[in-house]
Amino acid sequence: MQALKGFKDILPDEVVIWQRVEEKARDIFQRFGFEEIKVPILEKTELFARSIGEATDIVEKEMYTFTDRNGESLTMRPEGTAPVLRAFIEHALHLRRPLSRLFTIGPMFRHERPQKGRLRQFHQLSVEALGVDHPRLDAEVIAMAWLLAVELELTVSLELNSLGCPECRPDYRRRLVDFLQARREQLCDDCKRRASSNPLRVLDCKSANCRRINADAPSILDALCGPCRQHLEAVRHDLDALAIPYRLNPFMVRGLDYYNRTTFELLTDALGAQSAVGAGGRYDGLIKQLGGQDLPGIGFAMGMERLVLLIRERQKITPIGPDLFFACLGEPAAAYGFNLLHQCRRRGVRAVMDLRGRGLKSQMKQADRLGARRVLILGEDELNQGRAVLRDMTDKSETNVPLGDDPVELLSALAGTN
RNA sequence: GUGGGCGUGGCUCAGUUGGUUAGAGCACCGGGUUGUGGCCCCGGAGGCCGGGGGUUCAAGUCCCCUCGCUCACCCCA
Repeated sequence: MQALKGFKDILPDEVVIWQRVEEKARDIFQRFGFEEIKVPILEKTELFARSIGEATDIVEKEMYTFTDRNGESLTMRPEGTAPVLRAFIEHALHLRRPLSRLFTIGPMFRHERPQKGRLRQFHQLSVEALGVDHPRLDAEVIAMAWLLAVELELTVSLELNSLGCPECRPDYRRRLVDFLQARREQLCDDCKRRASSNPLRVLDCKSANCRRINADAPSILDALCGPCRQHLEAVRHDLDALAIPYRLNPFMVRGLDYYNRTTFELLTDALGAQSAVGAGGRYDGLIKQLGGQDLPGIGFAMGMERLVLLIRERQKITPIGPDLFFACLGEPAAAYGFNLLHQCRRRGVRAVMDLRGRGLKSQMKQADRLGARRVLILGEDELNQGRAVLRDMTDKSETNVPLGDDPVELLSALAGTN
């Protein structure tokens, strides 16, 4: 038996890195006033079809969808925004605060061919700020994503674009389609298909030839309506004011239909074909589309696996060993030690002991391998004399500590040298 | 869905033009030290060589099929 294709076990050594990333993310998000929300992994299929877009690859061929016993179509969430918005609407969170700042961390599911930095079950940090359409919010959210990357010491670059709004995008789209139709024969096969299915996609084609053609394509930035243009300028102004470096990329496209106006990506060149470690944008209109009030929103997602890969490339993480290892010799000492062990744990000490009655040498070796800071040696002699040997594994020093039902002196000895 | 690369102890990998009991390092266990770890030395355990079929006196090695992993395309975090 083995795990499904694209589904991975995360072993203890790696979990250490995950914990570091999650801890840092929670820390930063909370600094920005964001609150954690936990939402279900399973939702009605309709939720994703209506939010992500019926015609997207995700909805068309990547979702884990099945029919429940009562005949209802359910889907394992392929992204985090839709469930959070559903919860936001269902619990009328907009009535509690003018601006809801929410984030969630958890697994997402997409039936794709796995490759480096891409899995069928993957994990995202998903962030949403709902209820305010001020461009400063865009800058704030981008600044938060940027700060997380900075504090995780990742080398990433930020790209920014605007996709316009329902006022100006259709117009631009028409112009782009005209442009592409006129050059259809010169495009690569993929782009010929994209030209009709999703013309904006042609813009970020990697083929050198297509890029050459695209250089002359009409730019979305020239096609923005007045309000969209002002919005983008305001976001840029605030990013400049915060000294956050970015590159304006009019060719950047998002894969989900709900985005409008501001979109952005955090990019790396260290993950092979997967360059985006985080991406997001504004989705005004989506909340209404899902049956809520007409409230604006902006959010982003970061890929946990990709963050972890980037950190693992850079630094060796050593797992935290126990504070104290109990080396007991003989059953009476082991029985006594077991009780003492529990007392230590009750007082917050990370402590373990070998249960197999092995020799001292073997137990010392175990303690060393586990990275234990100290070893308490407890044999017949110590039991009789009412004191045990506390050995410091780093400097090899040993001290005698008195035993007792309430091991205060042992604990203070532990705390004293910490 | 399409294409390339790779499958040998827990992990990372050797294995010659097919040729006797398939090796190393790390990890694990025991000993060298009657109750003291790391370094060193000695020993031990652990392998349907991914699976099936074929060629051959003989297959880890060659051929076919299959499964898995991986990287890339598509698409995306």
